[in-house]
Amino acid sequence: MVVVRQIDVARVAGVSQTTVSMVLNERTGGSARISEDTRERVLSAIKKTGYVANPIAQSLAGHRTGMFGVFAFEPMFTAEAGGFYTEFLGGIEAAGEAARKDLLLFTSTVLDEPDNHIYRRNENRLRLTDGAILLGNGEPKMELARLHEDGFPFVYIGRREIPNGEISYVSADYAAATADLVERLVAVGHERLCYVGTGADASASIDRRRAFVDTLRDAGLPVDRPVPAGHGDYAAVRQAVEAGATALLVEPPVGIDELTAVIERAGYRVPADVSVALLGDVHGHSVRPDDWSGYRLPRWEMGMQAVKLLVRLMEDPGGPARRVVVPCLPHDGCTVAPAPRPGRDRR
Amino acid sequence: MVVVRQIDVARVAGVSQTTVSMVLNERTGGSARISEDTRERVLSAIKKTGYVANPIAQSLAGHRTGMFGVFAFEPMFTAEAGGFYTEFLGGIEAAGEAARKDLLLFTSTVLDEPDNHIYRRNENRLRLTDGAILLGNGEPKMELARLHEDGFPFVYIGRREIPNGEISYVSADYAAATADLVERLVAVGHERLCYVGTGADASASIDRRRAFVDTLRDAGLPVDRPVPAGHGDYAAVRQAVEAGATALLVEPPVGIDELTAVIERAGYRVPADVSVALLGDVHGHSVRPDDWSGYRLPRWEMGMQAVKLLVRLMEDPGGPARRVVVPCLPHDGCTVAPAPRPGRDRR
DNA sequence: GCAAGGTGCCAATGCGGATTATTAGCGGCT
DNA sequence: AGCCGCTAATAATCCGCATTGGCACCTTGC
Repeated sequence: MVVVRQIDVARVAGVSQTTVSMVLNERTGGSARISEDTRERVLSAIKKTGYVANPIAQSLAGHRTGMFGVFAFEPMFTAEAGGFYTEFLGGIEAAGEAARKDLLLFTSTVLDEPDNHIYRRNENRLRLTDGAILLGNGEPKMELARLHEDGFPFVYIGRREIPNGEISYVSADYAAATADLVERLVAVGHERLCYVGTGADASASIDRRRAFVDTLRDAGLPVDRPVPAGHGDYAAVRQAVEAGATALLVEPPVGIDELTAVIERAGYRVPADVSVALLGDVHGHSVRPDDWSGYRLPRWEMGMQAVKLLVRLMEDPGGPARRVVVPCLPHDGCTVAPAPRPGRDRR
Repeated sequence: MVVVRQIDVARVAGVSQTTVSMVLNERTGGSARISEDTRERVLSAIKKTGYVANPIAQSLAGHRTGMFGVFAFEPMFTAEAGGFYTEFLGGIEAAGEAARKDLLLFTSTVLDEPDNHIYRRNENRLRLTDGAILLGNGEPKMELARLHEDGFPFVYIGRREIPNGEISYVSADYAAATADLVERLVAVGHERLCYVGTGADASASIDRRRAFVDTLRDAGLPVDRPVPAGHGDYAAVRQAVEAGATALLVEPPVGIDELTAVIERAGYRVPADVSVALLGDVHGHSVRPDDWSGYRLPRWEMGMQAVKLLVRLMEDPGGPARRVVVPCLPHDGCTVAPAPRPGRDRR
């Protein structure tokens, strides 16, 4: 691996290393004056020697690397993830390109230190970059808190909170999307809607449930309690349907396909008897991609916005946390239909 | 952004920066001796100050970055690419993780310098990494040649040749897969096979055509000339079918869906009258993913092997170019069937 | 009592480039 | 002649860390 340094160029051109650096950086202010004659000698020496800069040395001296980190707390390209992350990456890639930044993708699985993804063995792997986009589930809160304390600029894709501080994130507007979905179902005649969830207390779940309850209440309709489901157990869902629910709003990661199968096995048709809508994307499950109705995450847009946010964050270091909320995308598949006429036998 | 350096740790522990570095690196050989007492003082100072290493400085001093570059000569995460690259990345990610390397993903589109992807403005962007995996179409031969001259370790995913030298690559065994496919078609009764291609002189195309011709000849069957197709023009294909061809072997990037549509519009049924097989993957086209028969690229495996190759390359700098050939994956969809019985009206 | 051989630590140096402070040279002006 | 002002280029530093060579301070052994 042949390396040509500035000092080598300088020797060829008969000048000092400083002069070479100055020609390359075209500094105009200060006392950086290079005569046209010298500049040309240096440039020709660069061409002759085939000099290329060492980005590592530049970074050390210049305090910037020109890279964004992308850190997922789970592997991104596995078959299970099934392209879930690539849309985020598409937005990140596009915005990163506009910002002229390369993407440093960190591998996430940790072989020997299960709770240290970013910090391990006295290293902060992200420090190699000017700032980072974080995504994925299972993030250790401690690491986020430490990153924030260190003053490292980062943006999470997805809403995240930490104990002592505020972090920047891009989130999807689950509340608005859920409210909208409920309204659309009500508009086509549904009166008994049922919320099927995992009972998780993640902020996204809370938003969705609240929007569900509020919207139903505003419409003057009865609000049933959320029904738990998952892990192959859909008994409660079946009961709800038998009790008269005509529309199910299903929260990921509950699989809509399994749920549909259970309902149909119980003798109901989807969507003729029961409409099923999905509140967001699932990944890691085998879901027929476009068949279901509901709404999906604007993943590309979220990636895009995250980078834009990061750029703004870096322009104003020490500034406050910033948040961007992106609308979800309504999606019409074939699992939602108008409510069955009342009185008609649903079996 | 608060930074703690080794010198700060040293001051707290009452030792020199050298000692801190030595404690961290646990060098045993030479004159690197640290007493247990001192080591503990340093370690506690590290903990107290919250020191984390600066990877850039480590790289500059240590000559390694611990990163692999991944350079695609076209955007990887666009809707058009449609997940084509993610399988490669999956293999790369998995193997990179095993090698404890992070992935530096370079953005490829060049705004102002169309022919300089890797080298631009006196920089070699890849130099930030210890080695790189290259993939994608449209690579400028000059850059590959220069990279090779510079002695930078890299592996191409896909067979590539340069004028003055040999580069390392991982390629798919198109020849064997094509021969196998022809044999399978012959085994189910096909006697008039037709090769549909773009007429490109890429090495992969040459391999496929040769395997097609050789295998047919070995089977004692007539070898028709390859039929050109593409850009919406399938007249020649239609003629071939009307002249009696019962099986079409289609070379990407010709779209199998369009082709099938044209044949069916001409009154033939696929696969009852005409079998259609695809010789590899298409991307950037709207092809129903799993319906077609033929063979596909072992993309995950190729990514995996590329990283392994790169690791070996780096262990033996100055060694010869290395190549790995990976078998393709036969794929059974619904576009291939036994040959129609002769004499039967195919219309 | 003193050379030989360990031990434990540190000053100095280098990695390659950016930035600063400084010097050298030159002409004009008093 | 002496001073000023300006330009062109260089020497000296620094970025944070790893590594080399060497210096004190012990032990041993005779």
